Amino acid sequence: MGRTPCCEKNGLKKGPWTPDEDQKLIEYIHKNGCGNWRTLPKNAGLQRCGKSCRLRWTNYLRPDIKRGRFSFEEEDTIIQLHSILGNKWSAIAARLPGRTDNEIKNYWNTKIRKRLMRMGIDPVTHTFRLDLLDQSLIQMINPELIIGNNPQSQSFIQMQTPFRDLTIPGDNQAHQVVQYDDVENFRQNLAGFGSDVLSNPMEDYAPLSNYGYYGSGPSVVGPDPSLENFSFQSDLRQDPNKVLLEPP
DNA sequence: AATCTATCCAACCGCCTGATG
DNA sequence: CCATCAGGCGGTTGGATAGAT
Repeated sequence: MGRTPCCEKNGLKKGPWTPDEDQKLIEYIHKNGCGNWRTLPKNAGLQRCGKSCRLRWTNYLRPDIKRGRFSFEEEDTIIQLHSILGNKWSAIAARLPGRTDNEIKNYWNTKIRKRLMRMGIDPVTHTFRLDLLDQSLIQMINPELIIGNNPQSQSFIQMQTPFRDLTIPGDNQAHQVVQYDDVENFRQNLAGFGSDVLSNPMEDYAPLSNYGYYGSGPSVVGPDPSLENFSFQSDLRQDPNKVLLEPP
């Protein structure tokens, strides 16, 4: 019935890998290939379970792994793919040569996700949400929209423009809206918002591309943050009590 | 200099799916 | 068909490090 039992849990080492263990694993795989992860640790002389070996190899030791900071293009791809695939990290990793699902997942959770939320973009649905947007920005734009001041502001507000529509490289709309031809003007428009994100919008990407802070969402992208290019899912613009994100 | 807090990321855990006997 | 397993995946943890107080 079934297969023979998996490697016994007792006596197997856990925790960080030592250079010696890494070397044993690399040498074994170079000689014999990955093959059967269950039998690999024993054959390679490692006191680890196969799962741990597989993880160490696929996430760290594999020779084709790319190291270092994610490029703008890679981050762009991650955000686009995530808006389509959701948390399918392996599927996203399959489209980013040299990057592992674990690495992408970590990067998303520690960097991209937080940044999107500060900018008022729901990292799950990739739509704009006023209740997530940095409150200091709203204060400068329209204090009536501060969460708690206006009952309507507490409701979930979405813009019709999907986030990914702003971030497709080569797309006319993306360039029209996002590319900053007049950086100084853009900076001046955003100056004084009091948010680390908004007062330094290009810091992260300026060396890497000619994009502005493409991830900043409809309210702050491009030299002109007037939102004239955007439509709303609801009739926000027709109701004076719901005027949303007028330029300062 | 010491302590606290935030951030990063390698590694583990538990679950799911398809393969195997 | 069923029980069991290996492999794979996403969520989470916790140690290391950096930065702030």
